[in-house]
Amino acid sequence: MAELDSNLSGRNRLEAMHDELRQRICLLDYPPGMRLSEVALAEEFGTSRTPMRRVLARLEDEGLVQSVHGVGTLVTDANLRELEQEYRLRLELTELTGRLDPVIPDAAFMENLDRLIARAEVMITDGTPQTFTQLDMDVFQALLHLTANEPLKQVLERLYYKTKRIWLTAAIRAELDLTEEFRIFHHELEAIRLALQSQDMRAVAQIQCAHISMSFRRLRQHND
Amino acid sequence: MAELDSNLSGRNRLEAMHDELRQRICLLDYPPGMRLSEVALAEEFGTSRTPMRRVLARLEDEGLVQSVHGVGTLVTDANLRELEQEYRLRLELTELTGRLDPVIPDAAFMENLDRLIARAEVMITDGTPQTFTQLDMDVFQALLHLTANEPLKQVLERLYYKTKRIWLTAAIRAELDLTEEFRIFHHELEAIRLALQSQDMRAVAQIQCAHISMSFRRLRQHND
DNA sequence: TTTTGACTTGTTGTATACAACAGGAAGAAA
DNA sequence: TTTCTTCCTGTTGTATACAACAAGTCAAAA
Repeated sequence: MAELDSNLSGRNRLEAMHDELRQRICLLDYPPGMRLSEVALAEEFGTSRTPMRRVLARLEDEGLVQSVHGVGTLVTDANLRELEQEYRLRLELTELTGRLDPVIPDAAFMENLDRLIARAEVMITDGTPQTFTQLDMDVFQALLHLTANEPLKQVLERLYYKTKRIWLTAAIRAELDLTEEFRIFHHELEAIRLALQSQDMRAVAQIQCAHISMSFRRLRQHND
Repeated sequence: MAELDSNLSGRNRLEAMHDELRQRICLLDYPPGMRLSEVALAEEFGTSRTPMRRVLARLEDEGLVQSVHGVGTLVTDANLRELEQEYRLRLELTELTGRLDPVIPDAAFMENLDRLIARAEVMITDGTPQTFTQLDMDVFQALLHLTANEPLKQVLERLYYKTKRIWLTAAIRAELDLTEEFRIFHHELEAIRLALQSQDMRAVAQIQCAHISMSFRRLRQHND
């Protein structure tokens, strides 16, 4: 459970609650259409409805849930058209990370990346949708450090979490070959490491773009 | 006063309160550093603190205010570095409006644009910072309809309101020649009309980009 | 005069009671 | 059986009392 947050105070506590709920939604712990209860969540996190509503309100602004009076707080579902718009925007913004305030990674970053790549390699044989999503989120958070443009990072983060879970549900429904997806993901990380070693941040961004684009294309092929 | 909203129900009421407060902040009715009171605002809008806090929370997520426990809700101020990052991102996103889901304007749009241009012409002689900002906001809202990419519109809107008021305060402090700014703005609108008539949406976006870039450059020149 | 401390006031953060609302269940009437 | 009405339950939205906190004020002590 998420009772560890009790030592956090004020804003950080709400932030932790927000991140936890967002993660549950993206891991499909709370699948699209599921009805959440403010009271139940408040009790679980050891607080009252008021702060929980503050968190849910933010998730609603981010488009992950939708509160309906008298009914409940529903995890949103997305149509393919909306997803496509978000994907295309994400593509362009990802390309921007290579041009707007790029950050040359330090040694600690590269070590962390190596650990992530190792996890990806293991995943090819022992991966599940959940562990894959968890790794994908960790990789995303790591690569986000490659730009110093704060507003860009915020927007990219919003878009990422908004699109990722929908991709996953659609990928499962369309019966995509997940092992193949894991292999491609691992290959992408290797390519990114190579580009990082030559400190070509533009190339790093373009590799990500290519994979985002191809990933969405594969998804759409299987959904038609 | 904003008591007209009483016929609106539910979400639309909160939306109206949000837009009203955002406008006051951008018109410098509430200048950076000003302390707002939840109770006073709630009374003015004829509601209680709870819905007002919902609105202020969203404004805080958008970076326009910041609530501090025991002190108050402060209208945020911005440093030039933060402003520059936001400006550069806005520039790229504006360029995107010409490529991502561009919308060919209809007759009603062009008539509206003509009215806006007429207002801009009047402004050259009788403009004030307030009326200029109001017109600038109206123009922005109108031009936002030229793309159909919803997430792009949302992000652009956030960035616009975050940067506009800071530009205005800095422009006033740096004693920019506002009459000259009005003239340039009018010229920009004429150029946009021309591009729209040939339905070259890419050009429309690039004209906006050029003026955003030059506007920020003029500002920085005077601040050094 | 300066400093320290308690106090007062005003603010945001939290908890909770109540209002408003939606939807299903149960029963009666057709 | 079908349909309509009524009630019940659970939910989100609102109002409000109280807790937590910050900062200024004022007086007393050094």
